[in-house]
Amino acid sequence: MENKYPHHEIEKKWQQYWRDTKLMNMDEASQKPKYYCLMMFPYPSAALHVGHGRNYIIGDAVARYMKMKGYNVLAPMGWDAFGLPAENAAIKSGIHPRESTFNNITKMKSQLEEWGVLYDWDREVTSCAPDYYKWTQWLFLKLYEKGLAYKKEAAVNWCPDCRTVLANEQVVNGACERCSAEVQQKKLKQWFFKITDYAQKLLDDIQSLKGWPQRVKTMQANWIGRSEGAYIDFKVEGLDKTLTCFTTRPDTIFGATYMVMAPEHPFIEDVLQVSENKDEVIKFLAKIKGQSSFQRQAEQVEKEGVFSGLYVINPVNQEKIPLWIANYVIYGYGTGSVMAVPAHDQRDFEFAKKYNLNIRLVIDSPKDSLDGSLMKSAYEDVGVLVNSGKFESMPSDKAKKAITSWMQDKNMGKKAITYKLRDWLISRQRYWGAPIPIIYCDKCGIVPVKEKDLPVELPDDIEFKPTGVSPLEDKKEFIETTCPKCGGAAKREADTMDTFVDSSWYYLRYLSPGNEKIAFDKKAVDKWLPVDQYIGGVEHAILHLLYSRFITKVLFDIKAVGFKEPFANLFTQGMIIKDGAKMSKSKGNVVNPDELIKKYGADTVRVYTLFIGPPEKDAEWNDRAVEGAWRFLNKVWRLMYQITQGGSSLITDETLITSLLVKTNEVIKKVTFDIENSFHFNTVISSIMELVNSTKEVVDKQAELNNLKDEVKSESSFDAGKTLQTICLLLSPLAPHICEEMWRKMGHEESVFLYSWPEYDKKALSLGQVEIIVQINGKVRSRLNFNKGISDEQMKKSVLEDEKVKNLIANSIIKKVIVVAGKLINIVVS
RNA sequence: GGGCGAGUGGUGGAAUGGCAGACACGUGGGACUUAAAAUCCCAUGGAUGAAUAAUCCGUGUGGGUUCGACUCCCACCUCGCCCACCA
Repeated sequence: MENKYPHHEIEKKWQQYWRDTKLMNMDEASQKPKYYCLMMFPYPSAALHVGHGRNYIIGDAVARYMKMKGYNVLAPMGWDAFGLPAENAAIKSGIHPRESTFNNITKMKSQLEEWGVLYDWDREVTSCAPDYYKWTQWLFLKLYEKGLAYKKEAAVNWCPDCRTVLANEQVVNGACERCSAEVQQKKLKQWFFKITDYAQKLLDDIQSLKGWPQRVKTMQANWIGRSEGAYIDFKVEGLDKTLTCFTTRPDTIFGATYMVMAPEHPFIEDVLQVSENKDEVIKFLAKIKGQSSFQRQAEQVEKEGVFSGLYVINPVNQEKIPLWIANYVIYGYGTGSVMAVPAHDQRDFEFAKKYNLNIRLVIDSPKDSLDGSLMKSAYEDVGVLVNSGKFESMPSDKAKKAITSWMQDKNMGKKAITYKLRDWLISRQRYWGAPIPIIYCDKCGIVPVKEKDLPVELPDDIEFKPTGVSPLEDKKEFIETTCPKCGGAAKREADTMDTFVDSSWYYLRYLSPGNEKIAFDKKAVDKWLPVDQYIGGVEHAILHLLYSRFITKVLFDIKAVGFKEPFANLFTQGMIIKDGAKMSKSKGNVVNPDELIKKYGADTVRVYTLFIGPPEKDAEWNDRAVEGAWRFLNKVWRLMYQITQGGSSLITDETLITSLLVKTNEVIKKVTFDIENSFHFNTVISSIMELVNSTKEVVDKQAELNNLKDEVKSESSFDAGKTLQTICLLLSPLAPHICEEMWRKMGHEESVFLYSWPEYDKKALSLGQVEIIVQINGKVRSRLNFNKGISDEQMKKSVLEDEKVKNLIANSIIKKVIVVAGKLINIVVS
């Protein structure tokens, strides 16, 4: 008997076998029900650490489990291969992004293999390959045709020293992460996708996502940020101009004592022409410009503003109120100008206090009556209207509607719905991305590349040193082209697409990998989607998932797909923490799986990773605890030898047979439930551990009995080898290599993954005895054993007749007896 | 400031409103061994106690609902994550 299982030999052998037999490849011809198990495809940055591993190990366990449950499983994998890090590395080291990316892919692929994580590699997609980004460009053209792609000016983070555009994550405390120069805002004409057209649909359909975690749905809803209110028009005094503001509190309109607009508001041009206070305004604007939008949004910035010198007229009471410009108003939400009601909005209140602006109470608290001059903070709750003309003493929630429709009638304003969701800026002034398929012609203007001319290929030979423009801009051979319309000289768009565009549709491409005619086959995607189980990190809860939902809805509207939502079920696994921080290379706390696999084998790493805690929660990695998983697998391995070769597999003792049968079936039931219900592999493993422990106990005890008596006479017998097979099947999705090996050693010709998942036997569960807890007034006082299936009445009777229980009750009066079937009896006495 | 989570032994964690601490890690003790590793066995929330007797306390804090609360309700405290001056 071998003491330690030889993981080195076993793992390589079975990985090779699974690869050769294409175990996890989807079968197009199969009649079995489909199961699309999708893991978020990774960015090929560098070597994977055990934190990444959690995602793939969970996914692999699910895929293998579903296969054994009789599904035709599709488990593909690919690479989100465009992006900034590879380009930054190129700037630093001179290695071409293509080279470093494909090196990383090779490395990561072999790591996945070593983990025993199986995919249908025949369907691999790589987003930086021309045969993939051709169709990302095709998607752009489709959005362009539908009027969902448009160009407008937008600010970017600009580092004046590096002369380059920075992503938000490259800006640290308002400074460039590389050279620490202060980041500026620079305006560029950029491409957007009109996701705001789908804001309401994206919000409405959240409720159809039954298999998504509630918190992700809430995050999406908050991100879309619908609010109902009204647009209200204020005439500017002395000018033939109107300023419109958005408010969610039209009930407070009579309390508007000033108006305030964002420093970026275009009306400021007018202000500068006519204002008597224009010097102050200019001074203020200069000061605000010094604060980047990054600074303005970080932390609590002191509210600052300036009087514009102009007044506007409150339409409901013709009151003349001052117009201010302040840093706390965001241009880009609502209309960029706000009616300020200091009595009922905390921000307005603080601002009014600072600049001595009027505070007028218009909503009185129903509890105690308020006084505007004495208030210490704004009253933002509901209440009853005061100082509000004909709406006096109306409840504020009712007044919201009443005032809005009254204003609508009088042409002062109208009902309005706004969203926080902004259009999706997809232009990147970068090289390593899919080129935007657009051509600029002096005669014809903006002309999309013809579909037949796709892909617009990225040139290989590129200078990476930052020059202030997209590296493609300097590449004459790329930029200079001819107009698809008139054939004249024209220029290509030099920007590339946000990598979120690449990842917004990759799950469709898996159904038609390598197809040169179409992006994806409608029949195939309609059969296989929505994805049955999507697994990934919660960090993608908003952007990636929202963009994918948006693109799916657009594709549905152009009849390219027949479903409205891409992912039916979503599982977001928790992060792996080490030394109190998320595992990451920059923090230097990564645990390298290669060494662990070398020492203990992939199955040990898998079992420990799954055992560490509930998969949706963050978990602290503990190197020492890995040993526990290793010991467990060796225990199973030794148990196999004990049963198959020790000659002690036949259980003849009646009690032992019953206890083993009951335990086995209980564990099958629990393991199946925990996987189906919640992917709680941590309790799955602990249950299997219990089964292994009790099987060993039973086998040992039987051996003892056999030693006592020379001849064992028994009516019935049970082969412990059957339980061992069950253990092997239950454990195989989690620790596939060792189970495959044991399965074959037990005499099976075919892979364990071609066998069916065990079903539990209801009859077996009702065998034997059950311990009943006896409580008196809710406190545990005794335990008694009964045969399973005893009636509540009978059990109650026996308990009350029990000597110990009688003594405990003594002279007290029994008021009530509560019986919980198969569990407990509570005797309430006084 | 808003939203979402989470608080249980020395540690990770377990518990459809029904035995709190399963299963592991760690620690202590023992067996085997010349010794070690490996393996196996025992103990392991706290207090009183000679005790494997018995009793009491114990799931962040304070209330409540209930025969019975880690679990449900209310208020609060602490920590984590995401968003953040959204009118």
